[in-house]
Amino acid sequence: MKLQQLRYVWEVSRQGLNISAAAAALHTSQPGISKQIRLLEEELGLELFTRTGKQLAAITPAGQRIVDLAGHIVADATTIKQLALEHTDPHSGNLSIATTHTQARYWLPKRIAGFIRRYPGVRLHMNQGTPMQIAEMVSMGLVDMAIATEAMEHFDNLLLLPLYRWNRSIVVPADHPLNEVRPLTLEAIAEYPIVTYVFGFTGRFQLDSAFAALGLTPNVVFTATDADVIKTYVRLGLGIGIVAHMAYDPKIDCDLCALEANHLFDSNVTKIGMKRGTFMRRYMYDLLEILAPHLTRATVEQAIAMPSQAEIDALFELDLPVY
Amino acid sequence: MKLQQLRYVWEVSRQGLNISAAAAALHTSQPGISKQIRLLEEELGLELFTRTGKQLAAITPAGQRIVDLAGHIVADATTIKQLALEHTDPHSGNLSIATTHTQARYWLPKRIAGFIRRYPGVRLHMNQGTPMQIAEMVSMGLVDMAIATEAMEHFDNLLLLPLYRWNRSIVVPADHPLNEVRPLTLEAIAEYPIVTYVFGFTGRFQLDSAFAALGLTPNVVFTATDADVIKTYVRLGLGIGIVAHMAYDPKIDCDLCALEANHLFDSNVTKIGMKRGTFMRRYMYDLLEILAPHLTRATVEQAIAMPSQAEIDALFELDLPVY
DNA sequence: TGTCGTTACGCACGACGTAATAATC
DNA sequence: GATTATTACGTCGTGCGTAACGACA
Repeated sequence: MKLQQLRYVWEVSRQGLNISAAAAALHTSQPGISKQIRLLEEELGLELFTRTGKQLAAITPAGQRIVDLAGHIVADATTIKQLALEHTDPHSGNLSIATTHTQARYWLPKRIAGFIRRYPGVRLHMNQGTPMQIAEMVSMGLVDMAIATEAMEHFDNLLLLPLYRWNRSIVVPADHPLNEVRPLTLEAIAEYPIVTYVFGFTGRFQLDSAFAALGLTPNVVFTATDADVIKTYVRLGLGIGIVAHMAYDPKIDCDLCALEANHLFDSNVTKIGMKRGTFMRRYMYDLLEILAPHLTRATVEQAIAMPSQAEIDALFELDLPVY
Repeated sequence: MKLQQLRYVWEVSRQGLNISAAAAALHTSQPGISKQIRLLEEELGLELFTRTGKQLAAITPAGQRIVDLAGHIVADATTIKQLALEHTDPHSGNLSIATTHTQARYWLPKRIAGFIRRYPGVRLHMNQGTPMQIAEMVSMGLVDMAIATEAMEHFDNLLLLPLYRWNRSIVVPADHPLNEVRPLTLEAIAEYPIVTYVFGFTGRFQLDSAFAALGLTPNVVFTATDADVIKTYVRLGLGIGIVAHMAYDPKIDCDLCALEANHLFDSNVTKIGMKRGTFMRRYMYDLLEILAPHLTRATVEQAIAMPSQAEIDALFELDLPVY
């Protein structure tokens, strides 16, 4: 039994039983993987995969358990490599972050800039996607970290650290009648056509809930996955926009007015998710602290030791910045 | 990084930083291990061991973490092998059991005989030692199972399953005056010189506690690690014996009388201990059920899922046979 | 016909054992 | 002097890539 054989088996399983794809992912040849898997099967005396003709069809029950163990071994082996890298050169390495448009466009830039300044030797890779996509990516270990407000809580192998709490703003053209309504109410808002996020993005769920609680049915005429598109259509006069507060920039969006709506909608908490059990480089701890001052190395390690997500949320509850 | 290199590092660490010993244990050559460890250190870019001249002196901090991870990997790899063996031939394999004299001599024989009859293909290896020794052995993975009444609860990586509850008997020559005392009291016992187990063996602690609770100081004139020696000295008239009840055999010990002492001393529970997280072969489950009918595969798997020892004890509390 | 897995073959690397050397107790 | 780690060296095994072949949709 060789470490590579286990890597091969693991990767083939990960690639949906496709040896060619596994070979490409591992930068080696198809026949090599094919051969090594057969050798492993021969050594163990059982078939890991059932084959229909020459195609891999399924994983055998015993094979599944072995593949899972191989996954553990591969994970531990990469942890060893990471640990060694950390020791030899704490200031260089790789870091991949998956995040949503809202984060990448409004909240992250200046913080990422700070990180790059501090760690010029770390090769940073940012990856944009839907909340569900990025949650899957970090859960499967394709990226190191994921930053989002939604979807990540559905993956129980993730460690979720709350970053900040945020509210919504109503965005309207400067001459819009809603500018005069004080105080702003949901009833007043429901009078107008609405442009906002699609479901599953940037707290859309809380938005619908708030209207539903009052028995109102908002007239949502256009939905988008990001605030830039929403603001564009607000400018066209299609309707009023409801966006995350931080998506309104007083300088760039000077032709629009942002009306605070903290009292109308529940606030949301954006979190950063990492796969539990993976080794954390020093620059990762430092990035966390750059992103949110309450995420010091000490508190993060405290959170890692906690078994339940509720405990972690409680730990940071009072320290969360609000935007 | 090779699986063997990790095995080497792990074994060298286990052998107290002695490469020669590790080479012997792994049936390979000294230079091979030496070279491979250097190669691994080179690949990782750090020293796993600090060397004074040519001697291995200590494990570096980073090295310790890597050695621990190597241990995990080696354990997972052996689990894979076990799993494959189980699949190809559930009826053959190895099984090593460490136990104390009391168990090996009185309680185990007929049960072990039953196991051998059921699984003639399993190479069984029995290992006798003090409770502390066998607890260490199973904790370090040198044996698969340990059976004892003492010491195992101090190792928190062990899964302990209660086997049975037992009481003590007072063993005296047939013509001894204690035979006439009804009911038997600790005060009456304390009148005579006592021969019993040394501390740390076969419930000696409970024995001392019972006397101490009444403010009595028993006159222990001889202590041994097993009942055979104790009975021998009782026959010589050195004193009265206090032994585990099952150590009295009416046929063989017909020249002695056993007086029940259930009401005088707390009972003890003998347990079987296995290292948590290791793969269990089918014949291991079957052995458990042969040893104690309440340890069915279902209840054992239930116990494995339990995080705390107290829960496990409670699970079997009512089903324990008493000897 | 295109995609995918297996077989065949050859090269080159590297793991391991033996023997010799050096260092430590 | 006994034990122990490292260096040197030769050999065998084997991992892997290229090329050709066979199956499946």
